[in-house]
Amino acid sequence: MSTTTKHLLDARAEVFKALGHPTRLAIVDMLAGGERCVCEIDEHIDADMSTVSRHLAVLRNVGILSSEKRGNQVFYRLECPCITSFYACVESVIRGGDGTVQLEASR
Amino acid sequence: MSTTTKHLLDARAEVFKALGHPTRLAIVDMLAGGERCVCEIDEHIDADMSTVSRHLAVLRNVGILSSEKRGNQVFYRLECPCITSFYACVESVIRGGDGTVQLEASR
DNA sequence: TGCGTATTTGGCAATTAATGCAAATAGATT
DNA sequence: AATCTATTTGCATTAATTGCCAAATACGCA
Repeated sequence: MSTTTKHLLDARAEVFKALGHPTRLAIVDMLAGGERCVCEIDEHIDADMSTVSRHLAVLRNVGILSSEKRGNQVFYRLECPCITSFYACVESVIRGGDGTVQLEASR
Repeated sequence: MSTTTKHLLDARAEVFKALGHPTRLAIVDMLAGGERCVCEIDEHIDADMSTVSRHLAVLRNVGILSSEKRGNQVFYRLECPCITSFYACVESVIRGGDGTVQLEASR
């Protein structure tokens, strides 16, 4: 595998990994409706504000969110609303089966 | 937040988390071209076969892959090709900036 | 049955992630 | 300047992930 390919896979994986936490997905959902300051986000999330702040940093570090300080508040904004359009695909994946298929003969 | 919402977020997060590893993304890419047995996948991936097997299990457990045993080989198949259509969005996220915006006054 | 190939699982060590508390920082207000 | 509010960071703890090796399992074939 080429170095370029490896870097691309690494970069993509970072984005998916950042999305791989329910709290961070809740944040993304919230911001899909427009920017919010940390305190507003914190109100809706059952975790210490420091924890919320770290989740926000994870999302910002990979580029999913951007932040802007205005006064003494920091507003976070969703940079790629396209993420929410992926939920339909994700949900098509969520189902009961264990993904194994049995051969006729062994049923 | 309702219990239903929480479960949905958890389920979605599981899918994203499963995609959050470069080796697993490489596997997904490979399988986008059609099903493969573990030994074929292993040939293209620089890791112990036991490691590859575990990555495959992660992807199968969340429903992204399915597997079928035929003879003494196990074939894995991508259950949701829609995943690869998400890359354009993911790549729009991959960029140099740190996601912060400075106010005019403080520049 | 016994052997060879393919795949998974157990055990373990090393690394990374998540979380809360307390302290630090930055800007607003008095 | 002193203080208040909003947010981030340091630290410690616990939990989860990753990866390899070795052993176990499952199947095909002689």
